[in-house]
Amino acid sequence: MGINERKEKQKAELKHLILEASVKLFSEHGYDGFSMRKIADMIEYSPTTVYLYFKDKNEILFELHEIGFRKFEESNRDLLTIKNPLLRLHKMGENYIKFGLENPDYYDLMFLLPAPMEFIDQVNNIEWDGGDKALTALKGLIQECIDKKLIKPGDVNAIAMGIWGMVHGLVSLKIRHRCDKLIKEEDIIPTMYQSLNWMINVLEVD
Amino acid sequence: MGINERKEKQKAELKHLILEASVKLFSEHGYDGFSMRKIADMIEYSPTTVYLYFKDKNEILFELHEIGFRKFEESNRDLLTIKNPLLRLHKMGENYIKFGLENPDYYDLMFLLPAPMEFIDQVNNIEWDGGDKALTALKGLIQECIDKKLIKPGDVNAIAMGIWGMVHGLVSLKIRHRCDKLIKEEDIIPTMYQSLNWMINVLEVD
DNA sequence: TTGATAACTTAACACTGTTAAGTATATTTG
DNA sequence: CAAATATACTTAACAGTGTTAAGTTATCAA
Repeated sequence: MGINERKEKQKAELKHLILEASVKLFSEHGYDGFSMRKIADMIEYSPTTVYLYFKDKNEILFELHEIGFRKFEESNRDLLTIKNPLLRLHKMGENYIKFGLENPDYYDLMFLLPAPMEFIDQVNNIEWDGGDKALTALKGLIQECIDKKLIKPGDVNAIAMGIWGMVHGLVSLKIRHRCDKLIKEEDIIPTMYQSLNWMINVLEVD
Repeated sequence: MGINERKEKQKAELKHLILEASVKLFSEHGYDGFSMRKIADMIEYSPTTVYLYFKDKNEILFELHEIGFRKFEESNRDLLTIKNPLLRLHKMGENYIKFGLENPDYYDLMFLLPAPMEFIDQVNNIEWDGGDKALTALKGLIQECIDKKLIKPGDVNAIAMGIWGMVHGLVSLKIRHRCDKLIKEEDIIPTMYQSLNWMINVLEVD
């Protein structure tokens, strides 16, 4: 059915258009400047049309959060060149912090804002793919470090959550301006990397 | 001036009433269920009256965030009984996590939501007292641990941010539902404490 | 040509934070 | 004591938000 196919294509095109506008709007104005009506304005359709392609605002934010995870994975491609798993773990931490600092709005969506998780919660049989992949990679790497006796042994899950928790904590304290009044502006980012550095050092076997 | 005094008192009373209603509203319905109009409804005044006592919504949220910090300090009183600084550090971490899990809405305000920091930003000559006290206490404790050769030496600021980052990261990943799809529900909280445990162990001198 | 379907819009609901302008009461001043 | 002023509060409105029920228009099949 050539006609139906073309129709499907057209529907997909508008959906794509909405998403493109959403990315632009979100990238330029962040979560606060993001609204259904503004998306509609950008693509020159009425606000209600957007609801024919997406269930609600959370679904769009969920899609954007997935784009964020794709960006994040790309930013981690340089890890493949590092043979030593401990060095790779260190670099992974640095990449995580760097990604958060360079893409605070996407980071917000991926790890801080309720919206994407609310969407996952409302739709059945849907997993948190982005987070799952990232944590699985981290756990694998930690296991490798333990196997090669580069770090002190321990429960992989606890270690993984501890390391993730730390870098996430640092990035979100920075993003949410909880360091501004406590650390000299120019020292904030260096201190974050120093903290990571310290952590990698203490968990190393002597 | 007896009359002026009575007036001052009355003004202060209504301000107190607004704050009381705010605490109740926020405690029962969290940030999302919190609005200026609802506060006004509760105290049976018009919404605009609230603005005669507080600059804006952020100011009220700032006050609530300070109440949160007072609760937090109270929850840390049991630390005084612990002589060994390393054990005290461990307990401090546990208290932090426990506080976050038991008071997710106040935690939100204290460390996750932009509102209180936006208020601080707009008002000049105001510091982030709650955060400052907490971090100072943490740094002092770490210094004590280093002095007594209980943990490996290193930059106190980096270590403090690292530890704070970790517990904050864990709590906020939990609060913002980033663990739900990655860890079995009943394992989430135990894993958090295990992570802390692991961290304290690795930083100990052998 | 009629009837159905799909795509889209209008108008509205129920909210939000915030402000300009108005009112009524109490206090101070001439 | 009467007029002016200051205080405390309210009404009404602005400009926005997400979302939905109902209506319109155009396209396609019978």
